[in-house]
Amino acid sequence: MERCSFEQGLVLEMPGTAITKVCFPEPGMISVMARTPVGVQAEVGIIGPEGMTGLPLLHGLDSWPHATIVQIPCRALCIEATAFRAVLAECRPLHERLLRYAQVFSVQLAQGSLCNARFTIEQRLARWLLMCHDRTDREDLPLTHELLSTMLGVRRAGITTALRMLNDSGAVKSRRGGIGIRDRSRMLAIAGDAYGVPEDEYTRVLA
Amino acid sequence: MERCSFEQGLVLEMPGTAITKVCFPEPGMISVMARTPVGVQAEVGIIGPEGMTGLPLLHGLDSWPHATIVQIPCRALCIEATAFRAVLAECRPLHERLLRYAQVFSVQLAQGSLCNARFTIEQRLARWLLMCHDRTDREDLPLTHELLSTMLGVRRAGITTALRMLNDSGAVKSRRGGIGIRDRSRMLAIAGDAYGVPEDEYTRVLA
DNA sequence: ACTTTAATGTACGATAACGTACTTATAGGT
DNA sequence: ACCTATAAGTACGTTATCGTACATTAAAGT
Repeated sequence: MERCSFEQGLVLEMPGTAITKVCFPEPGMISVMARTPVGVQAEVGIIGPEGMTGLPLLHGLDSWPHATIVQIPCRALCIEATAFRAVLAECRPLHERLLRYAQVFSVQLAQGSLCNARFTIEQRLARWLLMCHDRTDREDLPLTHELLSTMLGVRRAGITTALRMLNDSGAVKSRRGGIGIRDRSRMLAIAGDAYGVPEDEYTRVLA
Repeated sequence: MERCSFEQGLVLEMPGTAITKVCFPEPGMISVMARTPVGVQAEVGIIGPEGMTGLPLLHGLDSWPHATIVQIPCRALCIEATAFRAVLAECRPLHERLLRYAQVFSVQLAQGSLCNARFTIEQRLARWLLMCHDRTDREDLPLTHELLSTMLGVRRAGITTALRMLNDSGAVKSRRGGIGIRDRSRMLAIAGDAYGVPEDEYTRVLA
């Protein structure tokens, strides 16, 4: 496996395009975006050091209709798709462990769906920042409101407003182009039930 | 495998509880519900004759944090979890095929998430009814507004209103406790981009 | 036929989020 | 030190959806 460096914005996977590389990120964040044929899009999943890109390969497929994009720059251990397939076939325990991760990811998708249906932008933003915080080792997450708005599928102005509330409550400290989690317990309180289920599933299944 | 009959409301799987039975439905519909510890809930996935319950078993696990509930009565071919695990271990091609279905399901989760973030209740309802229609052989789907409201995670009154619009446009005909798709192409037009991606993925991967 | 219950229709003020536009501030290059 | 581009703050009218409540209707049992 080769160690790579990924900049923000790098596209690792494209809808309907064969995946050539599987990556196991070090601290940082990669996001999975769903979109419709017409281009309506939103982030549906987050991948960090707890997981991997190239999930379709675990299911015996070489693509899916999502895009995978680096959100917070990170290094990663990468392996060619063909080599990865070979390893999977040889090492059953590895395949089994990674399949367990696939379930954790799918629980994350499901809970994200629930959040989009039932929670406010502020709660969803808190959830998102917490998940991001879990996966990086930075003080400051390099994120613009614009970026967050595409992730959550809401207006840019909506992010500004929600973020100001998080700021006022002392949960985060946001600078231009960056956000720092200040008080994690307060964030947890704000996110409430929106955060936690996939995390518990991860612990149950992989720890 | 044993053929079973499932009534509406039957709970096949409960959050965090070991799954004892895997079911391959005949025409009808089973839904997967996500919920938070506090009880906020919504449907995140739909299972019909194209798929199966007991997805965690495919990933080497015996439970997940979702509930699986029969929505439209159906028959199904069922097999004990232990027997199913044995078959999976013996028959690699079967496991591989079912894993491909697991990916289709997970694409469905992702698109559902996107829909909840970006589409109106009317569109989401149209999508849901279409997906339901795909999986049953009935003229009339036995669904109350109350039920639909828990599925979509919206007000019961919101369903009534959205449904009246579908009615007025001639897309559906709704009776007390039942809804019939009248004009599928009109439904497709209303659902727009909300419907289709997981269906295409199914075709690509399993047909 | 009458009663009961569940399902549906409808209303109304409140709130969350939208689309859009314009202003202000900050970082980075010259 | 000054420009300039990008990021962020803010405003305003509009729309979707909410919470809640109440009235109406259809099926099901006696």
